[in-house]
Amino acid sequence: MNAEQQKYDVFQAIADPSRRKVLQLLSNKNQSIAELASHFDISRTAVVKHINILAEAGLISGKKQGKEKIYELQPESLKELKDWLAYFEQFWHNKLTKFKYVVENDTLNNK
Amino acid sequence: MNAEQQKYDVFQAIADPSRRKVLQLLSNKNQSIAELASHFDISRTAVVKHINILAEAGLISGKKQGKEKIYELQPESLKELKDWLAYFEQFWHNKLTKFKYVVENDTLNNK
DNA sequence: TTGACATAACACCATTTGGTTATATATAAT
DNA sequence: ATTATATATAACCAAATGGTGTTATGTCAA
Repeated sequence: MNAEQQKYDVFQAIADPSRRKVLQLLSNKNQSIAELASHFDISRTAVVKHINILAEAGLISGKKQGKEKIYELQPESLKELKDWLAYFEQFWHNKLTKFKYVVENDTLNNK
Repeated sequence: MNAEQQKYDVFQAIADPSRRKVLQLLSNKNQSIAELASHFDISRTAVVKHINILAEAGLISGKKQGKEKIYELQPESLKELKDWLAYFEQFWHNKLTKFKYVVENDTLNNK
């Protein structure tokens, strides 16, 4: 029962521009490693490493089809990010509200 | 006119757990470097590095007050992340919809 | 002015990261 | 069976990252 230490989480996975590009490409259509790699200037091996990191974070999944391995976006794993963001959006909106208040009451402050 | 190459963007800034913790602490209240650092096991110097990265990404800002430097959350900078996420949520919901469709039409498939 | 305190600036280090090339394995097609 | 294609795996490397400790610098208080 290997404890399966997940080395990469969603936050780390999306930190790299190449990995975000992979997600974007897969959002357009499911595709093989070769097809994905064709959109990058870096080596196929390098792209595969990014793919593995994304898969480890649960953001994509791949299944072998003949000699190809077709990858698919798994966007549900972004929920963790969404929840994290939602917490901070609360403060974001509060701040905007406060700003709005200050502006609307500007003349009152010029006593 | 130094081109001010921004080394850290929002995606990278939030990738590190310590930095997310700094954001969380600042969401609670504005505070000095010393106070922030008191919540970590790592050295003050290390915390300062994280703070600088967050500031560079525009997620926080600090102003000198006497001998202290008080930092404040700048949540508007999370908009970039929010927009990025919104794009993928579209696929997320589509997928859930598709799944719902399959379930609801399950008996039809058992021909 | 001396001491205490908060932050800033350095120099240094181990590990991780993002990349490379080379080699092996599995599947398809001739 | 042979060859071409797609992916997998391994060994390697430079640079970035996250951490350390030490040494300035600025500010408040006695």
